[in-house]
Amino acid sequence: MTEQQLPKGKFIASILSFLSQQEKPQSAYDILDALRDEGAKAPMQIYRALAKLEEAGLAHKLPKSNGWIACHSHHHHEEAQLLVLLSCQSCGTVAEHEDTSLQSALISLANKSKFEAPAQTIEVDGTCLPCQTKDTL
Amino acid sequence: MTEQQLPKGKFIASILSFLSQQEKPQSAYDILDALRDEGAKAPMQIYRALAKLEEAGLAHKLPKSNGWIACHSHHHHEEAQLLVLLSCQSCGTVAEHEDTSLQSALISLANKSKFEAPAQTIEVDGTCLPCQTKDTL
DNA sequence: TAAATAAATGTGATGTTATAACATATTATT
DNA sequence: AATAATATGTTATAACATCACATTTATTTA
Repeated sequence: MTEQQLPKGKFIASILSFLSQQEKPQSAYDILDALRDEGAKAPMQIYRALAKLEEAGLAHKLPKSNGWIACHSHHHHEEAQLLVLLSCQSCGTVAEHEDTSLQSALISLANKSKFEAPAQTIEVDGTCLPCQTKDTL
Repeated sequence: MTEQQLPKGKFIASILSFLSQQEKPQSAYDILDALRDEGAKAPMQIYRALAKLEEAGLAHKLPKSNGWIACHSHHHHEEAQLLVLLSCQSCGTVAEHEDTSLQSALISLANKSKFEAPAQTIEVDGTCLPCQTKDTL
């Protein structure tokens, strides 16, 4: 089993902790504001740390909506080629899924066109179950 | 058979024509620059037209890389729930795919979590075949 | 250890993408 | 023609992201 390692860097731990406490994705500028106390002053500081966190698989960027979440999976997607983020457009919550059949369908599609695709995160926008029932009230 | 209808609007036809002639996705500001001659002056004019084109299925926005392409499919994705854009990070070209098994895998994943997902476009970044061979030179 | 090198961080400026807000014009409806 | 609805023009600004360069901290190696 691979030990999950926290990348080193000034704001790494604070950002991860902050993201973990949020229910919804946060933008880099949201994070910047949250870390003013700890000395964060410029977006670059945040983007640099987020890049490391994403590289380590500890945070994910939502491709469509430019928000960031902490990774909640215990597996930290070590093997996965495809991470699916189901993002609720109503309440903002994001569910992480690693789906074998979806992954293999994508791999097979890529193979057909000889397209080389590294590990990806895809965002699927829609409405989560709780919000569906809210709509009918 | 549904007749494909061009939405009305000042820059609609010009944008579609411009995008059709490009090999790579173009940003809204690229399009704006290209349409200065025809009187385009502000980004909003372009974004409004692009929204209509996307709605009509005649253009697609790449979710990750915020570029736009003209739809090249003859079917215009009338039935598809899922459009996959294989986007080459080396040369910029984008291939459109409607893949049944990928689509049903996604639908089944969504169903499991009772997540309501409307038709989507997902972008898969990687390297196209020609660029793979170029790399080995 | 001290000098040299590399890596990380700080910071201002700037580039890029997208929308708000309101004015004006055009088209459709009564 | 008066009204309402839709489309368009335009300014300003919001939101997101990176460049470029200075400074500091850590690491290597002489």
